[in-house]
Amino acid sequence: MDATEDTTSQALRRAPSQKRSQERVERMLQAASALISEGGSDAMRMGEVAERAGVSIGSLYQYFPDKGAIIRTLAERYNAEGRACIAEGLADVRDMGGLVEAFGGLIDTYYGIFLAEPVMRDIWSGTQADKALRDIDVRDSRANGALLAEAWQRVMPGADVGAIERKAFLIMSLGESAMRLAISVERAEGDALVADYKAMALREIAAV
Amino acid sequence: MDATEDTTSQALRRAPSQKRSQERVERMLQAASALISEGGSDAMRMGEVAERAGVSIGSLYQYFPDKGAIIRTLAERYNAEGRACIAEGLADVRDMGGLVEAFGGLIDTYYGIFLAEPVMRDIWSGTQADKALRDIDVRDSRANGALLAEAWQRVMPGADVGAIERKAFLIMSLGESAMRLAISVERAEGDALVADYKAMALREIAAV
DNA sequence: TTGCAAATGTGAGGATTTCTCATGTTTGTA
DNA sequence: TACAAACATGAGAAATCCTCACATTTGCAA
Repeated sequence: MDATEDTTSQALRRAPSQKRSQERVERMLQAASALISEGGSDAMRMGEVAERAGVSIGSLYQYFPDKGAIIRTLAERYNAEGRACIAEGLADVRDMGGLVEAFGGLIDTYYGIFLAEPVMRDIWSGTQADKALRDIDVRDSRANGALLAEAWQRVMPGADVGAIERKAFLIMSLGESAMRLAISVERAEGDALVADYKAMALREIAAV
Repeated sequence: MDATEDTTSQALRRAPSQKRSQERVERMLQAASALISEGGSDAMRMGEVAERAGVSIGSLYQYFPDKGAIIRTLAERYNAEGRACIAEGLADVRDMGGLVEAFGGLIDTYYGIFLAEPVMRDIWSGTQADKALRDIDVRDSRANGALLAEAWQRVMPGADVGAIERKAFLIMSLGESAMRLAISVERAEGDALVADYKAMALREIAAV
């Protein structure tokens, strides 16, 4: 079962096998990323992506079936990075105090990334528009939730597994929503909202 | 009946003054609503809206500056309805028990609407894509949050006003997110997620 | 009633953007 | 060196939003 390669094979129309084309695809993604950070994914034009990457529009469509596929590929990259970060942050958690500290720290880290990374911001924001992106988003929350649930169970071995998994999923998904909200209001209020969310999430974790 | 004209006048390029044109604008909105419930706002074509409403494409643009304006107008309508529902539900709250019961009931009501109303579903889903729609969404959460904060203060007079207002805002905004998440997974899981959100929100309310 | 200005209505076509495909070029390898 | 497979190209087809110059209808003052 090549379940892990599923997302990739769906996103790319053709896998670049030669070194030259691998580099070109990389340039396409970087160009797209730059354009998104400048004006958002809506303002990203396929022709401009091709031009910046130094390839023809035809080459772009050789690898990406449509515009959404580029954005989805970028989204999955960022998701993978974030997930690795979460996995690392929760790896050494041994007791409830450790979990609360580690998870609280992860929220701050994520918020920092949201504030700093215009591409991630934009992709998260556009995440609701496209059905496929929405699915990626939900799957990401689920995967991150599984990581949280694992640590959670470790520190509370007696708790109901199903309930913990579901709550972890909800907490992760609402975390993203809280960040989205935070970055769309004034900075000071956004900070306070994230702090409120953090308190709420940690209380929920401790309450099981 | 004139209170709605406020939001309308911002979205409309020209206010229909004659009875005939008022009815035509109404038909345009109904046609748009029907098309959105069939295939989502993305699949809604301006030409099709005009055709269904029995008007020309030119008439459509006579009143709505762009496609987004139609969606925004519909969004504000639904928001106004929802807000009225929340205001009514929280009006008679006298103590914490009453608040918990009333707010819990409102969550269920909202969830029912989300499940039943494809148009509302779609508009909330698309809510992140368009900057203007996103602003409407945030303002709506803020207004709903103000209603919750008012009732909240009524039952806990001693609490910090600023903190309560901010938390109410967060709870309302995360409520919408929880609903969005719930309707994009299997029904049984969605129900459980909404129940979890409800418990989380009510615990937060009681914890101040 | 009549005349006229303001309001309303129209749809062909301009502008933009995504995406295709027939054709040409490069690469790995036998 | 020959050849198939992989890769690259860009003009233009297709889809869609929106405009605008012109036609029609309405309300009302004379």
